[in-house]
Amino acid sequence: MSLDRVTMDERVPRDFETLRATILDRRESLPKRIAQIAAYALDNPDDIAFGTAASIAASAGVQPSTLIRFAQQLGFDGFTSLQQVFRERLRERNSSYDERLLALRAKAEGGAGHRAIFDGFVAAASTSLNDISRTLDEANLEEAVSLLARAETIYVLAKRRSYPVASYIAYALGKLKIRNQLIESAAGLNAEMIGFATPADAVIAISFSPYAPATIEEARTISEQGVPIVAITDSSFSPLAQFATVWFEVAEADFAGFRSLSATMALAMALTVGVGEKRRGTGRKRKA
Amino acid sequence: MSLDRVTMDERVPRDFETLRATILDRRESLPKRIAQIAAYALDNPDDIAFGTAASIAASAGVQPSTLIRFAQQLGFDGFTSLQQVFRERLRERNSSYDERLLALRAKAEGGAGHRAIFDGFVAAASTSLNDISRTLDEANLEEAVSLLARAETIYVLAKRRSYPVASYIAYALGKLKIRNQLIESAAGLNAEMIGFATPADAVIAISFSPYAPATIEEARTISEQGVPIVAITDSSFSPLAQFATVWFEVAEADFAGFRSLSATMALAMALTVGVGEKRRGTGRKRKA
DNA sequence: TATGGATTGGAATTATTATTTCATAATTGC
DNA sequence: GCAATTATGAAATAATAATTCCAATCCATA
Repeated sequence: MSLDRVTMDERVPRDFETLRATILDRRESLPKRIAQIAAYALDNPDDIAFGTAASIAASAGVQPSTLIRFAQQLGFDGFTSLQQVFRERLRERNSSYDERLLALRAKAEGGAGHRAIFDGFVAAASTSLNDISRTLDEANLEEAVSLLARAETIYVLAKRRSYPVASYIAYALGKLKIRNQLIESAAGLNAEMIGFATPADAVIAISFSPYAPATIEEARTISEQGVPIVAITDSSFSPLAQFATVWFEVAEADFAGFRSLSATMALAMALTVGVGEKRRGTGRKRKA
Repeated sequence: MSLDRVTMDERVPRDFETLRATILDRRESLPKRIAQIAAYALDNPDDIAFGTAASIAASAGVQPSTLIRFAQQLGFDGFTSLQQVFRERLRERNSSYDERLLALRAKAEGGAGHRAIFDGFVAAASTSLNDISRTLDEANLEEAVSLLARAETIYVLAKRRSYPVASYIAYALGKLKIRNQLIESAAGLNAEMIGFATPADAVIAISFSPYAPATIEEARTISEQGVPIVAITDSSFSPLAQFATVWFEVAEADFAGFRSLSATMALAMALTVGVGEKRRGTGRKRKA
């Protein structure tokens, strides 16, 4: 590796992107095992950031010494300094997202004018989406979709704050040609409508604290008829959770006393379209 | 720390939020130096995740042994296991906004199963929020809020896909005790309802391509009666934009053929609460 | 203000982990 | 196909870092 190498490219990558580019660039010319660890590093950056040389080497199927040679080949003086880059990446990543939200929140709280209010709602929505994306239970989702896909008619049940979500579900189900019935409170015919539901049907019920008594009552009635219920609610203490066959806990952030609906909406749409996919049997979804 | 302690509360916090709650909970009862490191930990979680016991202790101004005692007091068997929680947090809360979106999109496109669909909707919602946050015209917002705040009755006009937003606006206006009228298509009384509107009132109209003909027609009629209109729509070619006194262009991302509503919702809530604030004259908004 | 218990600081000890070394295997150039 | 070079594996070693221990200090209470 001669003097050239040492003098020429001692521009050690200091940030992850540069490092990534460097690795990709040299990929072809790397020895087998080194290439192996290089690929592993780009695929599992978090493991590099947190693991020990031994554990990483084992996961990647190489010897610890190879890992160190890899680092040295990139110009670092050892595994430890390579690792710093991977750690720095996590730090910055994190802070940039948080900072953004914090900035929005700060503007929302401190700022004057209506822009501040708007920022508050955007921040609440972002937070909610973030949370649900982290916490959503995949098995739950699969189960709910299966359950709903089997139903002859899907009843959609929600009042007050949750009603907009219900109406969007009904709209989407309609577009997908899936038979559904929105239980609105307006006409006062709810009891009759609910009476038609059988165990061959299914319900999507949505309610958040303070739970609309009508929703709870209707959910109870309908569950006593043996109709399976998919519930979207906000805690395991929710009365809805009791009647539900499958239920989702969705924590929506709020601003100015109004909670976001964005997480609930995303979940609702996933359920709806999921059912559509499942029914169609086939299923490749298109992208935006 | 006696047997009781060991046997009784060996529910060691496994995730960061629980840990945080536990610390906050016990804050009062912690000895001085332990409290010091506790505060430091919550303020600089990244340092805990990446630092060594010695470096963290130095930054926090305590001895390494104190750090270990802190961990033990929380039920961990040493600093290392405490640190795991802080590292796990970084892993889960991964990715900057952009990376995160990319990851979601990738999963949504490549991935199978319903989780992928869900991710697609979350990505669409996030993108939309991001976009509107960048592009929203503040002057427009102020003008719209003023216009609506002056209105005797606010009419809310939207069909189909936009209807959920309208219903949430109506709900929120109701909670804020602002007189409003939702123009639904159900009862077929729209023409009559619209007939009552005067120039002293105002309209929020929402419509996206393909524009529901009914919405357009009603907007036209109502604008001919001299009623000012705030429109939320998706392009300057929108027929709604023609009748509008103030209009917002909102570009919602879509997934699987269904557009997100999150940006529209955020704007709608900002308008609604903005009007509430303005009416109340005073105006400090509360935070979540 | 003396006494017991809890808390703290600092160094000694133990453990873990990175790095080096060296023998062996694979590869390359001639 | 052979020598020189480069790459690899495995274990020894050096380094670093966590943990423990004990003496000193603080604090509440009688």
